[in-house]
Amino acid sequence: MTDQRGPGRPRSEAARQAILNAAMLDLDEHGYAALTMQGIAARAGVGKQTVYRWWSSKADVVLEALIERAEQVVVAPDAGTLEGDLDAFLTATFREHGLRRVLTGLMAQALLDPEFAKAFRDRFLFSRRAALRQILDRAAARGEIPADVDRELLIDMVYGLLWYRLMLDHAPLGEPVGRQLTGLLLRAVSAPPPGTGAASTSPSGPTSSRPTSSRPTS
Amino acid sequence: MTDQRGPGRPRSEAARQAILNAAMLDLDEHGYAALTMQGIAARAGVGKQTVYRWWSSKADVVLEALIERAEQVVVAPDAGTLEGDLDAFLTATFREHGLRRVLTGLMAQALLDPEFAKAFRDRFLFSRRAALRQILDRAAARGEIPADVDRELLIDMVYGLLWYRLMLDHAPLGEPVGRQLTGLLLRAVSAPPPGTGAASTSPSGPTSSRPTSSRPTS
Amino acid sequence: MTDQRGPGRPRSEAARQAILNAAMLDLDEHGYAALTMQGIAARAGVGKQTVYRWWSSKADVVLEALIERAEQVVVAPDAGTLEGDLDAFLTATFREHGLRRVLTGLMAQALLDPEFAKAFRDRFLFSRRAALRQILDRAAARGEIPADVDRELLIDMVYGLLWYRLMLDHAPLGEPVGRQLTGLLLRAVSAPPPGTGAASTSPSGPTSSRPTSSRPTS
Amino acid sequence: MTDQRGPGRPRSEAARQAILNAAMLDLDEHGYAALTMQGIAARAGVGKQTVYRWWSSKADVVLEALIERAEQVVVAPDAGTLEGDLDAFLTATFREHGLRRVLTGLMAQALLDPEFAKAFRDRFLFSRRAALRQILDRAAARGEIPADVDRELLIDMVYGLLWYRLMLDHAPLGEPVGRQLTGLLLRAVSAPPPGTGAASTSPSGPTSSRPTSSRPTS
DNA sequence: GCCTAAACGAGACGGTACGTCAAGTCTTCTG
DNA sequence: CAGAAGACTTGACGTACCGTCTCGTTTAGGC
Repeated sequence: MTDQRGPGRPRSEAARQAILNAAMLDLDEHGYAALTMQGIAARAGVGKQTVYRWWSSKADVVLEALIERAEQVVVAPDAGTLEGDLDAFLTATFREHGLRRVLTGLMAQALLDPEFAKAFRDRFLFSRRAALRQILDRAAARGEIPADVDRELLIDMVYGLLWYRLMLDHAPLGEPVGRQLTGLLLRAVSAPPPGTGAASTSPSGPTSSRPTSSRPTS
Repeated sequence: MTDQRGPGRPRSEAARQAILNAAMLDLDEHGYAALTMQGIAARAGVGKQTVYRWWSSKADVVLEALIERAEQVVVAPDAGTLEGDLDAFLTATFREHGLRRVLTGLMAQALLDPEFAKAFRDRFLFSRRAALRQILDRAAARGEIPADVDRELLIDMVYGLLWYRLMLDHAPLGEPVGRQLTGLLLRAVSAPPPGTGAASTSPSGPTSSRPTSSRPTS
Repeated sequence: MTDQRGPGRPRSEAARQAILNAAMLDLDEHGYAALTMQGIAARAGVGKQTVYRWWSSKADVVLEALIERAEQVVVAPDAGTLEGDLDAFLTATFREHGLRRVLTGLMAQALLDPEFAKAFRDRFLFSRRAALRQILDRAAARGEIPADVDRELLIDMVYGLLWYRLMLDHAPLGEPVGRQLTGLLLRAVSAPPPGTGAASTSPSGPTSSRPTSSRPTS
Repeated sequence: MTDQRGPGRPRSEAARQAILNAAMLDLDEHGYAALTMQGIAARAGVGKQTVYRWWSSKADVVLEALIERAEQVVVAPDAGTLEGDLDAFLTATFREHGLRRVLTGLMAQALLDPEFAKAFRDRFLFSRRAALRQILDRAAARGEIPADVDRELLIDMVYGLLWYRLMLDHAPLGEPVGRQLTGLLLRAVSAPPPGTGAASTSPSGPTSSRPTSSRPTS
């Protein structure tokens, strides 16, 4: 529980910070694709081996830098109502944060390297989902969300939208979007099924024609 | 305007097909990250220059192969009701298609290379959105969707969910998900605002406490 | 001139032996080229600094190990006749000794590093020459070798042969070779000049055609 | 049997020469130990890969450069007498040639790398021995050398002396040494056994005391 | 019985060169 | 003249040791 320093030269915190910093600066200036381990080491004024000793790829360096810099607690606000919580959380989440380059770079890496994908999910993505899940769980406990609503699906829709716009950069992100989304979600989970009954949210869905001939992909 | 064959040896369609094919095979066997221009050329039994003459990166090759192979028309079903159309489209869209490797590889490339990102959006992604937009527009014309609903947001939520699960691979994709989504969206667009009025979907949002202290990111 | 032990922890003889030993073992197992200071330290169970504190290169370590292990006195036998002395000395010298790897490794180092070359000559090579020189000097004093014979040349021929075969490993080394060499040398130093007179050993040499056009190298 | 040029870009002779040249220059200026593949490539204005494509180590480069530059035919002079041939050959061989750095560097490499040692022996060293062997064989055919003299031993003594002095650099090399050596060898092969009989050159050697206690090494 | 001082183990540090890989360009020959 | 073959320059990759440096620990005198 203590420092637990054994023998040997202790790790240099200065070097560590220099590396994380150099990585972030290079990334901001030239983008993730142009980032290299050599470049990071050079800019940090550090031996290449010192980078490789602690991280095995540029993605690892950037992930650690991101986590350390974005290390504000992800709190789940508790306003007592689903509407209040959702609005607070989503407007905060969708606020522009200038981390697009970092995030999309890491996602690209995750898509290319399954090993890193796991680390990215576990150390970053999933920890963000927890707060939203907590909000929805509380609302469900209060009866604000029907029990048959798939809350994981809701979470994925929120983060799906966020990431989709982050990646494509074709439409705005920001507080207004968060607020819009709040409204949409509230109606989706609270309203009675539109037409006849509750059938359409059941796994069987509408029995109407399912045209297998149309095959839109992605 | 068609053939337009000038002087010189015509382009070899055989080589073109061999290249696209070799790319897809290598991609299936070893993944997008391991794909190389050298490898494609070698496997296609073609000089490297022949690949570079027509495509400028492995992403371009794969994108063309994808478009050519997935070149079924993305039809917008027209069942006459929003529910029918949505269900048909979404179940078809979310059907598993085994193209995850191709799609995530291309997305990774798009995230790393803005130039390619543009091509990817224009030649692939946006053409898929058109069908869904058509469905929603028709429903709006019929009055099934209130005019103040941001239909682009709906589209992004659908494709956001799809891509998010494609990329993270942490939750299922498939027809049932498409059906669930149909239900959720129908309620979201058709229901009256949950509580008092329509206020919450307005850009102003709830006036209640907006806790600036909580700063969830992404 | 004494122990001269000041304050401070005394040098660990155990560590010294462990290092020399580890060096010899690694050298036997993997050869001189694969020997590294880190490897020696690791195998000896010793900090790298402890090796560097006392030796400045792997060659120094090995040289010291060699000297310490081959520290039998190099006696110049005194049988009273050149033939007896030479035979005794050369058969002993050419006896196979399994130190080829050590010796050739050190020689390689000496060829690459002039600094080490000096140490190698002074601390090892030249001390071996002394015994042979003593034998030849005694024989010269007894008149068994003409005064005009360059005894340094003889010594170099003996050790040259030894090292040449050590290094090239293309022809045998061993007692029989030593004995052959004895015979050859005896005849070379005792016989009257072959043809006309003693001229050919003089610095002027044969006056016959010296074809400067033929230029064999090494 | 000649050009045998298939398709593909032909090897650049300019690059080849630039590399060999750069290697020799660097070697002359900073010595073999300081020579590196990167340095050669840089100095030759050539990619590292171009060096590695054709040679697998700096030793290979230098060996080829040496062979190409020292590619004068090693002629065995034929003066009709052993004395004439030997004198011509040895004075030529021992003439100073300023290749000491190259030769000792290559020898060092050969001592460290058995693979290279083979190439060095076969492509360089042994081709030099052939001329001397021819001289000795002719003399033997003429009866100038007794049949029981081990001519390989004589060759090794000559080259042993040469290399020993090349490596240790403690005594002169040059024409006078070649001439001295001629005299010495002539007497060694032509003279009758010094003392009583021919016994001492037989493989059994003198039966007198063989002092196993004295163990000079190398 | 502390105090000073050096050697010890451990191991992180800034570097250099390694040998490999793929990129994208060029040069030649073949069909 | 398109296409194959393949040599070219370039530059990042990840590895191995280098020799130096800081640690905390150990082992001796010296006061």
